[in-house]
Amino acid sequence: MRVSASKSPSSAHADGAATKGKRRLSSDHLSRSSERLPAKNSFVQFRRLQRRGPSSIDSYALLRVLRARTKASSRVEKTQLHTFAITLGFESIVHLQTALITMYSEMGSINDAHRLFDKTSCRTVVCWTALISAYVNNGRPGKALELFRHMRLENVEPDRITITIALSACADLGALDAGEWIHMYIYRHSSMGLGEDLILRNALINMYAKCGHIQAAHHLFDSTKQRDVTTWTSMIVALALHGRANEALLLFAEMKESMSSHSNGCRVSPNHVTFVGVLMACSHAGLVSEGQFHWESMQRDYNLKPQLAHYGCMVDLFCRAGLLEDAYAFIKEMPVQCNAVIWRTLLAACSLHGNVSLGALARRRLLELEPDHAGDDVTMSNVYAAAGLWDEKQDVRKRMKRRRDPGGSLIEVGSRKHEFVSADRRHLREKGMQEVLQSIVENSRALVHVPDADITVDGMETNMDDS
DNA sequence: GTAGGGTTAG
Repeated sequence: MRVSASKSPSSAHADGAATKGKRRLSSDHLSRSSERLPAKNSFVQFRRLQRRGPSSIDSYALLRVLRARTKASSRVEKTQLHTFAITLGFESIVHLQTALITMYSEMGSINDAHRLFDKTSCRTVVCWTALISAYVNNGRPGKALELFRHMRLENVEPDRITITIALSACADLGALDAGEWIHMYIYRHSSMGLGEDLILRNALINMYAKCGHIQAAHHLFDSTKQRDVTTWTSMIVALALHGRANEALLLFAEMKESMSSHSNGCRVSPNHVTFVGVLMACSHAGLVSEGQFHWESMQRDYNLKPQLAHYGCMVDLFCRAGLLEDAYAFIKEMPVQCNAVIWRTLLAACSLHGNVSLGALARRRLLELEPDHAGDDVTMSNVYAAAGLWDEKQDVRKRMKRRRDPGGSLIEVGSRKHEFVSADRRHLREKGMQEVLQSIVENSRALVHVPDADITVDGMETNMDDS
């Protein structure tokens, strides 16, 4: 979630005081003030110190600017801070190194973060944790877990923060085995303090929930006496994601109940993320009016301004219920720019319900936003197929062939990665996998009505592992 | 005397 900076009167005041005051700007002044000042001011002050010469800045002051700047500044300014740390001879200070790793991570420059780590003089658990966290936050949880193992091989013991991040990586990967191993690790190291550390506890609940072990998640959730908004939200989102919409909504009701009863002395209020879970539950269960109720309620009762994710949930709510015109009307009313994910939701629904005119409209918007997304051609061809427009479908398929952009997917089984590319039959266990796929499709057909008779498993072939 | 790394999201 991004929080935009706001101009507050206090910042103007603080800046004014610094300008008018005759006293010398010391690094001490900067250290104290930068904590409560918006990032921009601390950087302005930092520039003044810079002009006074390097001697007026110590590593504490630089670190504070660095931390303030990580939240809001340009790439150039951030990189300048690194250069400045080198110029001042602070390069080997481990606290600065760690903060710089985090800074590069937040810029999305994971390679720079790793390079810096490789150069660090002192590989403390904090330094390792910063790097592991960098990989998780940049969407590479597998690499994060690999580094977690590497760290232990170097005899650096993880602490509760490392463990929290490793659990988050397991959750992203759906790596239940690794997650359970970490749970045992916490159990064996009672000093880890699962009882007192709610963030760690939440990470554990979330790991079990995301890995599909809802029972274990629920058990931990039940035994958590002091729950915060993340505890509740993790559980609600997990239930919604696993198709247990009614349980998710019951839990949300229970959350609101516990808010009003003051029973445990700590009042928690749902936040943006909680409502993503609630709206997701409604759309998955086809509960349109209940979804609309919560949509209104989040704004009216909780003063939460809907974000793009919430708009996406609402469009999905109408789409899954087959209310395509309502979905389109909702999109047109949106005060924020609709993104490709939302148009894609509508396009997929058009394919399911054979609505060619809306489908073509969504496809046009997608071509403007993400012209290279090959999957949209597949969906569009399915829109035509669902409406029985076979010539149009063929045209789209031919266009796709010309682009020669085969789809691929990747799965990790044990420690081996298997990559599947369309029309590639080189995998050693090709035959067995085809049989399993075929039986899944047949079982699905027996259970539900499949509106698009064109869906087959050909093109699901495979190959190769890179391990 | 002070400093670095943490959970939830179509």
